[in-house]
Amino acid sequence: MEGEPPPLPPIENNIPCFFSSSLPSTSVYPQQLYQPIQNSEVPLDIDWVSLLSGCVGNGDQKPPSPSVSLTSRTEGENSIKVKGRSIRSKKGIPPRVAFQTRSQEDILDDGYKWRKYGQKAVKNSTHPRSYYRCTHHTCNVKKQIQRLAKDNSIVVTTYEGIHNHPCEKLMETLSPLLRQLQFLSRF
DNA sequence: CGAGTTTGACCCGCGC
DNA sequence: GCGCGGGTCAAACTCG
Repeated sequence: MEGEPPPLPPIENNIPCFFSSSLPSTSVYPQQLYQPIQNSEVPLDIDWVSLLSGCVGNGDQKPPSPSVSLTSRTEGENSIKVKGRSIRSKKGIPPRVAFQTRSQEDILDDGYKWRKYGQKAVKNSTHPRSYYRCTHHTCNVKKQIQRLAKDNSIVVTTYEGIHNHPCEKLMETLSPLLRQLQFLSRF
């Protein structure tokens, strides 16, 4: 397996950061995240749709709250199914995005519905790692949630894969707004 | 009763 | 080849 995980950059509230030089070629990352951010605000024009769903027009995606740092990485591996089990493959590297979030809550509401399918104790960490799968029947996106051993207040959420469906919760929230916009655009 | 969670067992890749 | 660690499965359990 992996050896020592790559060192995570220091986290400051509301300052997105980025690590790893080996990005998966299939991933979409907001350009802003590559650039040093001077002020203490999360850029408002982060393309959360591309980042989390990879689908244009799937609805927007709000950043996990209350404060979030955004990191990305790839482990150069993918999971494929053989005899009902997942095994590693070097081909077809899926997008893998890791968020570091300073939060007391382990579960960040990203608008999608997740089902927990496993939990494992992780070496050198007092906190277990939780494994979640998107509950949408056609969607194969997974995420892992783990607290940093060095800083219990930081939750690392790793998304693997691309949602192939809209974010229901967000569409629910946005639809009244869209209706209002359509109404106003008539004048 | 269905959906979601818990948890021990199992499988696989990797390093030694 | 063996042991370790990570990831997943699936039965049992909980909750609304």
